[in-house]
Amino acid sequence: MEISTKFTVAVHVMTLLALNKDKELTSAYLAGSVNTNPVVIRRIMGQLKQADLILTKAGVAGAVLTRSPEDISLLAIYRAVIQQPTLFGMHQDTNLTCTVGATIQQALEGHLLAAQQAMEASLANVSLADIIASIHVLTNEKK
Amino acid sequence: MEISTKFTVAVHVMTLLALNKDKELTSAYLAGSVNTNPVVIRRIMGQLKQADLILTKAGVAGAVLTRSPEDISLLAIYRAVIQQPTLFGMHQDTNLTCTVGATIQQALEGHLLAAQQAMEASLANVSLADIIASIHVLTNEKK
DNA sequence: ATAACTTGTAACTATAATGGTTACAAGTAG
DNA sequence: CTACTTGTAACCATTATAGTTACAAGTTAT
Repeated sequence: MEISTKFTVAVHVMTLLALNKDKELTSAYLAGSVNTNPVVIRRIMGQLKQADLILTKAGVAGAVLTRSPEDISLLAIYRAVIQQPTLFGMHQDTNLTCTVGATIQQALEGHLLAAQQAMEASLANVSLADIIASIHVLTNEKK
Repeated sequence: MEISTKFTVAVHVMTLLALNKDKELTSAYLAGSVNTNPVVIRRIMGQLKQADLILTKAGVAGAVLTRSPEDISLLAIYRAVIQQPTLFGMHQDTNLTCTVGATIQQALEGHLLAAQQAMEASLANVSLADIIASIHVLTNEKK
């Protein structure tokens, strides 16, 4: 199963906040851009707030980023909304009387962690500012 | 959601096949080591066979690897059983009248692909032989 | 104080995915 | 023929995902 779209929706939301930092965007407005229900946006924003990536205020529109886009990595956003320590599921309760059954998890875990970290390092290397730059390029392309 | 345990179970199975290449292991035996139902093993083995990683014969126990463990990467096993072209789910049907809505997928896709490929490259760098070596180390450790 | 708007959260819903089980057809070997 | 094996379909319970509805609490303007 693919990693939840929550992640890309969160990037979408944060991009909008960054590009409209002089405006107070409502969750309804953000939901309109994403084409989803405002509650979905609010949930995600709750997570982003929990992770100190944005500031929000009950009853008041206009969430703001806590940092500049250059200082917000895709990894930080991923961590905020996916909240899953490990990428690979590992089967459990193997037969310990079998040599492989007794050791397979340990034999695998370091390698799986390395693969996960490679993915995470790649995400850490991309900032929200990079996404915004891409959007500017794409927007000019479309004209 | 974590990547399905099918992947680690598949590695488990192939490890057993490699370590017992002089024996005809049944799916029941493999299931015993994994501690699951033989049908689960058979399904996975169907996929491994489809991907030319093992050879099986209807009615006859004793699946064999098609290549030596050094020539079988974790990535090949992952591809055989997970069968999912993209790692990250991307929200669709965004609002095209919004600049961000119109461009976010394209702005993100290259970066997400890079993260996926980083993970895959890491898996490609680990062979079944590496897992077997780890198991030998761990087995000697346990004595 | 009130109305309109906003955020935040719970509960519900439909669907898909996961990981298991049961059943059995088809194939194999003795 | 019998016992065993693989291969596959169908079923099941649970969990996850992504949406909806409802509404309490907070804010702002009048």
